Amino acid sequence: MEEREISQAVIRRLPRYYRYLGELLEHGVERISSNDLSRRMKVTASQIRQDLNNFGGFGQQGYGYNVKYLYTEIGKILGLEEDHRMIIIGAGNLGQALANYAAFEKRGFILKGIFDVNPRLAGMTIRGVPVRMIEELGEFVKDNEVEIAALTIPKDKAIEVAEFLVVNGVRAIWNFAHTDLNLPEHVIVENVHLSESLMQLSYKINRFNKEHKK
Amino acid sequence: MEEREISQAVIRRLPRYYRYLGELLEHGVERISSNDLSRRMKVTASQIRQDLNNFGGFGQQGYGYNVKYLYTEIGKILGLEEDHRMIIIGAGNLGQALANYAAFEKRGFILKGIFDVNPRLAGMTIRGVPVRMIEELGEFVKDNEVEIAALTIPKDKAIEVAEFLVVNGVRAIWNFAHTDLNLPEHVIVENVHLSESLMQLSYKINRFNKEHKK
DNA sequence: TAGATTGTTAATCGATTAACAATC
DNA sequence: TAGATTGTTAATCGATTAACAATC
Repeated sequence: MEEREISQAVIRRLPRYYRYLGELLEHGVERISSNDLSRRMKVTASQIRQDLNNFGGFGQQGYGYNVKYLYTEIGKILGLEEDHRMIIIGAGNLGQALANYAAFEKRGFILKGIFDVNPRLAGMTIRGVPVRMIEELGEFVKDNEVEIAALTIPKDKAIEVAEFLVVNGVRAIWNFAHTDLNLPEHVIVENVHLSESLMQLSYKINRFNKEHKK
Repeated sequence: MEEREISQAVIRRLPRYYRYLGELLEHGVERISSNDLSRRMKVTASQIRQDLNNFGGFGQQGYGYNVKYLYTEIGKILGLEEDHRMIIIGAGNLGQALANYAAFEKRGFILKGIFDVNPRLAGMTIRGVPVRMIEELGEFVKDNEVEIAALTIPKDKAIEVAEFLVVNGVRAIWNFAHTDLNLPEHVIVENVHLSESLMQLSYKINRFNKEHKK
């Protein structure tokens, strides 16, 4: 059977479907049509049906989609049924923010450790997880079969740490450092470049100003 | 003259060009060809030239692009030449992380205030900026002509606060809350949905696992 | 001048939208 | 059954890549 490659655009939309379906579920909505959902989400109904049919026929003609079922299925597609062992490197504000975000845990992202170079943070605990010194990193990653590492450290450090992590078996990097990580093909990298996000915002302000010849 | 609308895809790439050019500049590189840049950035040279030509002819045949000039021009396009008055709402870890990110300031994003509901944070200062109580928000925003507000508060609060900000003249919202903000057309919203980013990562791990029939 | 590289047009590719037969 | 709505094919639109004449 032919493997159809899922486009990046579709992947980006999946978590948003998941979020809307979760909210519908919370509000006790049992079923929803692509048309109804399209109005709420401000995308076309056609796109919703196309997106979902990349993964299977989750709906029923004349009925629509069962919210609970679709929510669960998208959860499976997103890999939220399995647990993911995760660490955070960099116990600064951003690292702490991630560590404190309890909702990750209920989606299966298990925080196994937090690491930092600053010896003054040694012994500190965030949500019950101790901050460890970076020297322990290699061994810890291997012993705990860490799958995901979030990097909230400066860019120069990030590159070498990422390579070190990969050597020690980490499969995926959630990269908050302001740099690209050029890692081997099989390593999954998800970038969160906050400064670039802010520049996109600023671009839009700037363009708006020009269009309204301020 | 016809106004060509710039696609979202191009806007997303601009800050990355800016980052690479900044690094080249730091390394004393004077000029670069689209071909050379394409190899470094792992995009096609054709795309680089197309993207840039949306905004003007910044290069020279037979020479390439002057790094410093192009860097400056992209900075202008991104609106980094003007100052942007900004506030942060929510002085938790994430809000503090943003406040502490000093590099924003050098790009023209001036942090005017930080707000929170928690009275225990009153009087606290982050990088010289005092944390204010949310009650002062409306007046402060008007008095200081705040342009951008970063929202690092829970989703239920975020929706109402965003509307309140817009009423008081805020032009753009940098939204970290896990919800969409349905604001008037003219308001610029830039979403940073960390949980969705993590789910995209998890999707890719999941797909990899399936493809390698683990 | 000859060589290099842009700016730009044309070709290709992929994603979105529209339409509708299938079917619950 | 009649009405509703999906799954899916076809049409359209837009973005990316290729090609090359213009020109530094």
